[in-house]
Amino acid sequence: MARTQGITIKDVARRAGVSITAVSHALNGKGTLSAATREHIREVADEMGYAADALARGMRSSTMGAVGLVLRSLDALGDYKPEGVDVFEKFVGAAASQALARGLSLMLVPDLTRAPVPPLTFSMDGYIITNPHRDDPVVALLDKRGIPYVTYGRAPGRPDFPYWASEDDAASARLVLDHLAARGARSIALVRGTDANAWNDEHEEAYAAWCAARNMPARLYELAERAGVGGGVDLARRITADGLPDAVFCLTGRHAAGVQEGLIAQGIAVPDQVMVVAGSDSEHSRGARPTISALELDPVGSSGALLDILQALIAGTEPAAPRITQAHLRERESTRRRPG
Amino acid sequence: MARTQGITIKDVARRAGVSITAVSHALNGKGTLSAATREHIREVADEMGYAADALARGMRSSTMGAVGLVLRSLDALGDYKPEGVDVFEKFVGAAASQALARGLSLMLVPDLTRAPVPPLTFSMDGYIITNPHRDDPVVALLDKRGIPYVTYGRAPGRPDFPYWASEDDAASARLVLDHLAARGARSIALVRGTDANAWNDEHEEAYAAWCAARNMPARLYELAERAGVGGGVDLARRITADGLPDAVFCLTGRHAAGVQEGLIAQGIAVPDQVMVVAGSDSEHSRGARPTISALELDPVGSSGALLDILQALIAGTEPAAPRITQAHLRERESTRRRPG
DNA sequence: CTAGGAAGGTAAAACGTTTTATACAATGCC
DNA sequence: GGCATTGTATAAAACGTTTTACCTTCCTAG
Repeated sequence: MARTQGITIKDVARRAGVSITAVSHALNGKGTLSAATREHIREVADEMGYAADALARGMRSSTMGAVGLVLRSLDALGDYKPEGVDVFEKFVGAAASQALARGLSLMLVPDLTRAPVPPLTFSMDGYIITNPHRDDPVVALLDKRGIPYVTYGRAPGRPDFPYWASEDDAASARLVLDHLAARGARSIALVRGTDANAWNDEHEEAYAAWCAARNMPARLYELAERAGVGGGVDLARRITADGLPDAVFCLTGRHAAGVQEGLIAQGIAVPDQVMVVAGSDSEHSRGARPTISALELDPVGSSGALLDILQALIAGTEPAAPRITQAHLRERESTRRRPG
Repeated sequence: MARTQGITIKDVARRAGVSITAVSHALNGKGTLSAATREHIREVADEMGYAADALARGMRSSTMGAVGLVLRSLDALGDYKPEGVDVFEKFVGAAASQALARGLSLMLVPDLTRAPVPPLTFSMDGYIITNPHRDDPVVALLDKRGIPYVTYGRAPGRPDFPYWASEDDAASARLVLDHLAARGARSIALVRGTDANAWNDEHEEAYAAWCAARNMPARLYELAERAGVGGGVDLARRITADGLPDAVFCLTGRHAAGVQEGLIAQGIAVPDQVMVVAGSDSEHSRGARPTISALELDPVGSSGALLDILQALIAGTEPAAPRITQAHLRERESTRRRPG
């Protein structure tokens, strides 16, 4: 298809009776044109409905006005299936609207390092990478190409890299733990995922510190992200075998739903005997019975912050980074203990 | 930022000791080069990790390898907030993975006609528009620009436009109605949205025909999409005031959740007195108690079909279109009648 | 009256490709 | 031996911008 039946800068120049340089300068506020000429050109351009071609503009080593989004955690899940991982679904929506508000396009790019790379991949102005792994090849690739990027969640193993934004994971963990402690929990188990990302690591660290400060034994379990609800059900058996804790804090919603289901199947009452909390809200925590208390992240705030940083990076100015947002605890039935 | 510290065709040409034309021809299988030269150039290019710049390639009136996705129904909701509208969340994910499988990038473009249009907007090879309205300005704009597009759901008021794919809405409606009739429903109310899109219109039409064929009175209600759960709760009062039907079929999940909530608040038993079905599955239908039976669409199949059609259109060949996929009914508690 | 700016404008190069037209051998034919 | 044909390769134009460097005028200060 002829991409180019559109109005070009040449058409505008001819119609306005000036050079194409004049048109470019008038429209971009550069050069030294008289106010009158400038105004005249603007009028003609408007009238003709002229809009500079992004490709041609991009070629001239300017920017594209588009950023890519890589959902790293989903890549880890194998198939690119966002279903049920609703943090990311929400994040995509939030990022798209935040990008639009800044006049940017958002391109979804599943895995930069996998075989058939979509053509525009390396022409993006920059990238947002959610939850990068330790030694993430996508990050390495962008570094090598010199393409600016920001990460949602700290890049593990790179304490020097400041261009990230995230909810305050340590604060989130304390929020949950304090909530449980206030409801009488003396022994709290943590179920983390196996991905080596900041999300898992920072929650674990904060949990360990919190337990240590209270002289409470730390009970840590690891469960692969892809094990899903079923993995949680199985894990519940191991947890009870180790001795019933007062509460279980699962970092992912599917694990929480599974663990709770497993506990209940063993005849254990939630929340009366054991309380359950999910570290990220999802349909699993909302749909379970009893409904599961969960941390609600701030995708709008976080994606907005990421785009701010990325825009500064692209513009070559030094951004204020990192930026921290706050998660909120949504209390549901799984931690609503009967009085007495 | 210099977009272009990458390897250019010139570098490859110099290294291989040939002209840039030769490189271009070798890599694109054009021209009349000897097999040996061709092979040699390919090797050098591979070794250097050369990949043609999509922008420069796009300029030469070739294609971009990228398509845009406009979620029309979300635009209609006012804010661009996909939360809770999980058909679209799933559709975005499915479309992204299907696009990748075809070597295409997917760009999210909120509303083409609203003020600050992202730069790349008009450089896309084509567009997918979900649920276009009657006289949709986005469609008009693409027509005017001569940009190919396909629609998820028929474009209302344009029976001649074949480039769409969708679940078979009429069949879906019959699936639900037959299901309800088999469980003893003699009177079924339909709650549709107010958007003038094919989704609403075709379900209504199939409903009317189905009722007429069975000599059953049609009871039609309209409720604005944006009224959400609350609107459903209110509507429940009107429905009962008109005389209790045996079942209510709501085209959106939020309406279904609201209507059910409103019925139960009036002391009406679901499913024993009234059954409830949602036309599209969402967290609202899954999370409600009782859980609500719902149609589960086929985002993977539909987005794949749409991309097939769009690719043909872009390539200039005549696609097989329209293409119809099938929804499935997921039975839940809201239609599980106690025996007897 | 002239040197030196400033003010207002433009021609042309550059960006990295693809494509069209052309050049140069070597071969085959009469 | 001249002439068309074939096989291989390249130069240059084109795509639509932005940017750099330059060119006129016109004014002002000395």
